[in-house]
Amino acid sequence: MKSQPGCAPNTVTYNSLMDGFSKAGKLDKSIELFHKMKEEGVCPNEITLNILVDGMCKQGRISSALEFFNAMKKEGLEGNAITYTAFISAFCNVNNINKALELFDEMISSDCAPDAKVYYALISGLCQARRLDDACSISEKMKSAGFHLDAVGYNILINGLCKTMKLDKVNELLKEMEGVGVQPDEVTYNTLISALSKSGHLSGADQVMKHMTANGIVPTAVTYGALIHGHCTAGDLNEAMKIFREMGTTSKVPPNTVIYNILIQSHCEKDDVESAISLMDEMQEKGVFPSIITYNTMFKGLRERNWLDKAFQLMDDMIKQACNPDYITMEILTEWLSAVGETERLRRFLQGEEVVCSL
DNA sequence: GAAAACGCGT
Repeated sequence: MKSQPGCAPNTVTYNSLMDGFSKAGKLDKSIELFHKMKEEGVCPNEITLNILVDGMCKQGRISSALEFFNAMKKEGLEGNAITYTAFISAFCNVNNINKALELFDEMISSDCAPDAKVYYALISGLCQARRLDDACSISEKMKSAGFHLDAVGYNILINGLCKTMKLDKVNELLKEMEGVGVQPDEVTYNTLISALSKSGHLSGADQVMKHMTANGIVPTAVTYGALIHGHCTAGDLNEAMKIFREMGTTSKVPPNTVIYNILIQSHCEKDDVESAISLMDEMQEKGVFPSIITYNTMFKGLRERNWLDKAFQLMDDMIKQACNPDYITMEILTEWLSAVGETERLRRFLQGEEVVCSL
């Protein structure tokens, strides 16, 4: 391109390349290109700024991003709602909600008009941090600014309110949705069913499921998972298994990994590790892949029984299936296997070697 | 012509 007359790369060229490199995880390359464009006299614009700020924020380099933002301000590049969205999401993700709120205020006071996306980023962060009063007040501000919440926005708030047991407010929002013509969707119903199930209101959960079907929304594995989990929590494993068997046959919704995990956990907690093992065999026969959570749940159950040979077998399965241990696996196995003098096998496991044959 | 956001089950 550079060798062609009249074809010199411009700001758009550089921006496209920089965004590509950032998204491919090569932020350094992207920053290098930024310096190169300046050397060549190609002017960075607001989009250049946002590409780099977003890239840095997503790599967890928030303070570098802030430094860069401030440096650009001095050169006359102000930043817009997109810039602030990147910062607000990043700070929410590291649980620094106050900094996110601070930036939101800074945006308003610097006469930068917020758009719907920046509101959503903040509302989601506040809900995640269980600051529901703040989340609701931001959503009110959003509405007074002329935006209306979509179903996803309502779902975020409803979920947060369910988790903090502000159920009056949940009803209020459901009525509001109806009033403004935003239809509850699958996630709305699943959220309600999950909340009711978890708090032991199983008949309420059933009712919501009837409403859901009546409104033409087909229950999915998530819906059944919420119900099954509720019955497990209530200690009624029989009913949970009944729903589990019916979902696959009557409703034709095949159980997935999460549902098997819920049931495996519940059986382990009832000290019925044998049934947990059969469930795990069953899932594999049906082509449902165990996840790291399946393995961790099994290891916890097996440890209670000090059932070492089965654990070694599962460790080998993990290696074969390329299912990587996480910090929870490490915690369980390190504690258990050191206590029984099997650290050599743990070492082999972490090296990705099979452990059963090394008896 | 190039940039951003939000939800349910283990």
